[in-house]
Amino acid sequence: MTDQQLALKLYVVLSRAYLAVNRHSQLDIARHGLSHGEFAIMEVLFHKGPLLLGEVQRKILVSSGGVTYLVDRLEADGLVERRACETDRRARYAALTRKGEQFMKKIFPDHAASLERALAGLTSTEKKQAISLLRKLGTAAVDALPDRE
Amino acid sequence: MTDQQLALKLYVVLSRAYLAVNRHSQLDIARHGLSHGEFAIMEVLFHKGPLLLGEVQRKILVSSGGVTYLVDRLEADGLVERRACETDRRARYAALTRKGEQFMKKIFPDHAASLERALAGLTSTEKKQAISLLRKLGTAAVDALPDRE
DNA sequence: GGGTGTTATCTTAGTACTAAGATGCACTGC
DNA sequence: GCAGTGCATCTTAGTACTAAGATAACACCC
Repeated sequence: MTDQQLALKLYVVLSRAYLAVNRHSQLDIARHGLSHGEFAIMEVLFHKGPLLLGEVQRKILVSSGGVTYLVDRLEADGLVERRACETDRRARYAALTRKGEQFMKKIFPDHAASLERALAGLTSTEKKQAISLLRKLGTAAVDALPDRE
Repeated sequence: MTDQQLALKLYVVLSRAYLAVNRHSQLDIARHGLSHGEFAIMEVLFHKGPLLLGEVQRKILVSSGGVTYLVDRLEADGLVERRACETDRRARYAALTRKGEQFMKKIFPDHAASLERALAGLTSTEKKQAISLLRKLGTAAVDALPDRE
């Protein structure tokens, strides 16, 4: 089998695995009234603390307009707030509000459990192998991407 | 590290890898005027031959309304046609037209090369490992999914 | 310190879907 | 052969984005 055939096959199984797992995640998140993109922002802020909007964009791989849209919605829900950046007046931080923080503390354990079930097809050892392979793959693919806007 | 922590990490790297690779694919497909979903249908018909719409739905993990929408668009472009099913008058086949067949023959090699580049972060050996892990993961995740509509 | 290019975010218009339900057809047991 | 149940596809209305460009602020060279 040529490397190209392997690449095609890999893309197919990668897509299927992601779409299926993502759907589990989506169904779980929808119970709390958030879209997948909204939750991705909540999650990254929950784990990394306040982040510049551009940093958020790079983390969740969404368009710049998408970040604005998603943060607007989360701000309207009172879960996230924008804060000024001291050193660069163009830039803004996104940060969880108290409400957002407590919301995540409440729902995140359930969400993690739901993901664990979705990924239960692999043993812990296999998960470790998959993580290391996918990390390598993802990093290379992100680097090869043309810049956004 | 607990299995749950591994699951969360795996989900993150899976998402990033898929989103990045998928974006390569999307940029390539857009050059030919198709959306990602449209191309997914073309591809599955190109490789498997005529398929019932329901089979297409299961292959590409899209909603039933989505299949109708996508096949409508491809039919309008003259790339795909619907055919009656002899044994079940509710069911319809989707099949590539001559034009669709030739279109795929023309663009598929380029697309495959573009994917090979997007996935070049992994060696052939690593690709094989990743395929087998992701296949196992995907199958389990699809099976655990609630039925669509 | 003014011009030139770059970066960060936001706005606007459009697209690719999804969800829910409608419709029409097929099978089953009676 | 008819009622009831379940599929296979399509329709309608709505949503979550993306693409392209606008705006404002910064940075660097002269």
